[in-house]
Amino acid sequence: MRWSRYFLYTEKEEPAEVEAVSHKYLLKGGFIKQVSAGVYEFTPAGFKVLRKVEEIIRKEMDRSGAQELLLSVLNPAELWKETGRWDSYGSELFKLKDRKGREYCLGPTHEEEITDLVRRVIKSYRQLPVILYQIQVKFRDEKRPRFGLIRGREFIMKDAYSFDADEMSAMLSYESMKFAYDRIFKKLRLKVIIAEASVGQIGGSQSHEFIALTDYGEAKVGYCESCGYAANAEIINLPKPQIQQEEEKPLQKVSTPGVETIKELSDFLNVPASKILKSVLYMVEGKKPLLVLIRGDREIDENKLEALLGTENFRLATDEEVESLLGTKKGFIGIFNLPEGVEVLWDNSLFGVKNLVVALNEPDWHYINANPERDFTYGKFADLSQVEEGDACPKCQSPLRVEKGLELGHIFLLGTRYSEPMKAYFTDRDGKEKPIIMGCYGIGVSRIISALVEQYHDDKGIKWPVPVAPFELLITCLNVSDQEQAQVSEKLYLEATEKGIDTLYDDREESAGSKFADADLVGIPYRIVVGRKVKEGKVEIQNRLSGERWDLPLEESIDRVKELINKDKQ
RNA sequence: CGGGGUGUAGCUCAGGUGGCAGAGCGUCGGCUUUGGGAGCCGAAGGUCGCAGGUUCAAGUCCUGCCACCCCGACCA
Repeated sequence: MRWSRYFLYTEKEEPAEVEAVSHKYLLKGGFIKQVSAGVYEFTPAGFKVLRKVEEIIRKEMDRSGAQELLLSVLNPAELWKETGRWDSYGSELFKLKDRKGREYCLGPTHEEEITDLVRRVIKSYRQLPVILYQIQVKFRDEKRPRFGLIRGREFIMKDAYSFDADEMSAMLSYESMKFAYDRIFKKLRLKVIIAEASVGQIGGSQSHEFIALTDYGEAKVGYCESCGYAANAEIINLPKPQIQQEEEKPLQKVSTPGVETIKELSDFLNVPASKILKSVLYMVEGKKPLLVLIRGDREIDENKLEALLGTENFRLATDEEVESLLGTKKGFIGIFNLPEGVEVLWDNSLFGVKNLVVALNEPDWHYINANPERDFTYGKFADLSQVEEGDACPKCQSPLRVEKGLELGHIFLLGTRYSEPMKAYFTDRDGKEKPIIMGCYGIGVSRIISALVEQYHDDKGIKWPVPVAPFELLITCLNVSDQEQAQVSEKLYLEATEKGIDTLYDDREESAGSKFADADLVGIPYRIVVGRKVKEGKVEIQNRLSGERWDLPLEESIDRVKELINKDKQ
């Protein structure tokens, strides 16, 4: 492809209002164009990357025995009402009506559609197991789309569904998908952690997430470098610590005027935050107000709280509610003088802490050196703390690493969550009707492109790995008005194309500096620079990923590049 | 959904106290240049987010709306 005719236009200025590196370079490099919040178009170069990613996924899915199909995007409401998700999926569903008033949604995921298709076809255990998948656009009216392709309202997803006759067979399907996913991410050259995940409201017995470690991640993953354990931080259990061995000092009431935050209190009293009792009041829908107590240096994990309460309908109490319920201000909530009708939960982190600083529900005063048994009694304990770097691994007790990442894949063993309400039954060997056991397996295809840029870039631009690069080779002719350079470039371009190298030929009438800048930004892995040295019969080869450059006789250059590309593809 | 911010040329932005719509980059024409976003000359390019209001006069002041970005809670 000649760049002078190619529909790829880079930006010289940094895109405004853009935070994530991947978002910035994809826009600046001309790979995507924004249409509205969370909606993007792919230019030819962006689309080539998308295609290459899809092909890698497709190959591995096919290899695992899954069969590709294509479901509809416009989905009738009736199916979604069968599973109850027409309402429970909430305002994230894009809903619409046809001219006759019949209701539809734009598919955000396809459990309903696939289950409907399968129940109309599968009647016997002889037809099972089967795994079906598609690569297709999905629509979710996200509350907060952001970071370009990382979270869009319209995005490309690979979704697969397994159908089995029994639990054991379903487990095998699940494992085969997990294995395929592992291969897919390796082929994509992405560093990914396979983490145990919450099954959440979807239910089922098993779930894993495939998380790429990136600066702009939205998932928090804890992993252990010594035993290999990894899990989404929200499901990592933190047990009660040992009782602290420390001399109990006398309880004392001290004046702390206007000291409201843990940080201020810690500075004011010269006491570490870990010796302060933090109290947070929640209002839970349909239940008593809930006071959560946690060590001052830790944060509450509201996902854990949600799991414990069994509802997501809770929120922090407002200043007015704290005032009317406890008669105090935020910052002075404590365990003393608590009124009736307030539920109390102790986080495990507080167990056995001696000489605590505790507020007493009276503005501007705290107790210091409060001790369990002597000054107060414990209530019900639970694990509600966010996992932090250095917490003990639940498997081997080594210190955990905690990092942010991007959830690129998520697999679930669903069980009969959809087959049961939708009556997707088959007749088993014993002649009885049973619901099909299902699993579902998603990969955020367009999100993968962002993850790749997050993991492969420098301060000049993108460094695409060969298997997903928009082109494998860029031939840069530094001065197209120089006859010799132009002729050599043309010749090399033809040779490269003949030898099957996916080549972009920069034949634009631009200055050398501007061509180099574009080349670094667009990030094609190999570059042949045709410049002054053609007079000596030489061209320069550059490797974008490693930064290496070296001169070669021009007759050898294409074969050499071909070798390097083939090596990178393995 | 709560909190914060921004909307002016294709892009990045400037336009105190109301008074002729601006710059740099990009684009087009011409000349010169060609190993790290070149130089000179000339030109085109605007619903100042939208609607209403105040005023002799609104990019600027007031009201309402819309869009987009960022921080938090949820999802691939």
